[in-house]
Amino acid sequence: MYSQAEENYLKTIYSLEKDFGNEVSTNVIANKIKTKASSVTDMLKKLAVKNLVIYKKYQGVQLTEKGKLTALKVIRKHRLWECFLVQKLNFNWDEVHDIAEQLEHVKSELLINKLDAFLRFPKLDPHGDPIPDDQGRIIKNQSVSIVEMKIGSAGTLAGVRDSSESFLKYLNKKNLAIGDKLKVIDIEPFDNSYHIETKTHRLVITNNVAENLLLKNIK
Amino acid sequence: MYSQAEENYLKTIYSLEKDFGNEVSTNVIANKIKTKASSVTDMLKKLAVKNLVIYKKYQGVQLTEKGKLTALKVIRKHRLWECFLVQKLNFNWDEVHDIAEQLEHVKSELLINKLDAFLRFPKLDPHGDPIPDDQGRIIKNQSVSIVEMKIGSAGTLAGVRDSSESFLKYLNKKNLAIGDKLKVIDIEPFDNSYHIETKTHRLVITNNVAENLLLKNIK
DNA sequence: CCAAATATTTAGACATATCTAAAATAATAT
DNA sequence: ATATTATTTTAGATATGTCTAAATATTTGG
Repeated sequence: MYSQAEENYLKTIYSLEKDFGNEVSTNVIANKIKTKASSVTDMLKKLAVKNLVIYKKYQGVQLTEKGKLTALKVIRKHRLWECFLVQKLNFNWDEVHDIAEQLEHVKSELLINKLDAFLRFPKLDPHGDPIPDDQGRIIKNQSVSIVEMKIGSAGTLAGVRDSSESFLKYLNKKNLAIGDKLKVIDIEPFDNSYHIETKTHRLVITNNVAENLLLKNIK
Repeated sequence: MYSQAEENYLKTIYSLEKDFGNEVSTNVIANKIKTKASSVTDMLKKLAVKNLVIYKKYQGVQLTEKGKLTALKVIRKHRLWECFLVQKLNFNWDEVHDIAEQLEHVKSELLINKLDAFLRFPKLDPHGDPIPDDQGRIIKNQSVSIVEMKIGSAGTLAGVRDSSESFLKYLNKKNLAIGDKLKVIDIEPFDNSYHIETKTHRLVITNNVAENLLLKNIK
């Protein structure tokens, strides 16, 4: 149906729309997928012809319903394969991204639905992100970044905003994993660093790290 | 490392070398992968530059050791994924080929070795073909076509030569599956058709079908 | 052995997806 | 409000892998 390049653009635009609101700009896309703005312009024109995006010169793009559904199907595949890699093949959650980037482009609705069943219809991937169902319906993640929390409040680590390998490796090193209970002990006003506590240890994280840790069941 | 197109050519040349002996011709390759001879010529030149084949104008090609190893690695991936699809996702053996054609190009040695372990290191794929190990070593299949058998001899269905979806569907319809014990009851000299018997039924198969059924443990 | 048939290669074209460099547009800052 | 800067688009080039049509080489049959 669609090429890998097209699928990657749709996926990228989808996630950027969530971060930046609608109307995603050429340069932001180029940055995200490490390509040149001119390449992005070319692709946006093609996607517009196929009715996957609405593109107006110099004004960025927006996914159409068709484009959004296509993006969600790719995201569904990516996240289900990540579950498979971690749960069945014993990969660490920081090793699976690149492989899932390839597997997500394998074409077969039947395959992905059978995989879904084999994994017992998981709701979240290993990074805590929700898995769209076969109609593209997705449960909104009502988790909250640590930077939105007050001193003294606590919650359960439910996901990360940055799922780069380097960030996940950092979390491993600091002994932080999905499901851990975290409490905000103090916020240092000088540099906005956070003192947090888990069941087993205390640690200081930079504001940058705090932004990228998503918690739910806040109390 | 290599593109999907390159991997497909190597895989095709490997299997044609087994059928036709060495020196595979341009047209035979073109036929097999449903492309034009001119496209094949182009690709053979590229593969030769990369030291994957020995190519001499008008004289066909031969895989180098490097080419053979690369082909075997692709075949290993294809067959392991087929096992996964049939054993874990409950696909029928006649449905898995096209999906495995895609999965075989996913790049990650670690992935395929972990998949191998997850499947408990299978030796044969669902069509009875041997799975190369991670060094490209492959167990020769000592099975024999029905047309090489005498009246009265019996054996166990161990594989097929033609693993096209249509042939496998035919076998399903006739209630024939890998592992079934078969006995040759009679051979009709007029059209070389075979009367064969299984534990549960008798049937007549054309010579063409007989050629494509491979048996082992012949008695 | 040589003409006809067959097989293979070359030349030139096209589609996809990318790039660089230059041109056009939009944003901004004085 | 306009000059400067930043962003985006266009034009033209490149690489991969395919194709058609024409040219060349090989094989086959009389």
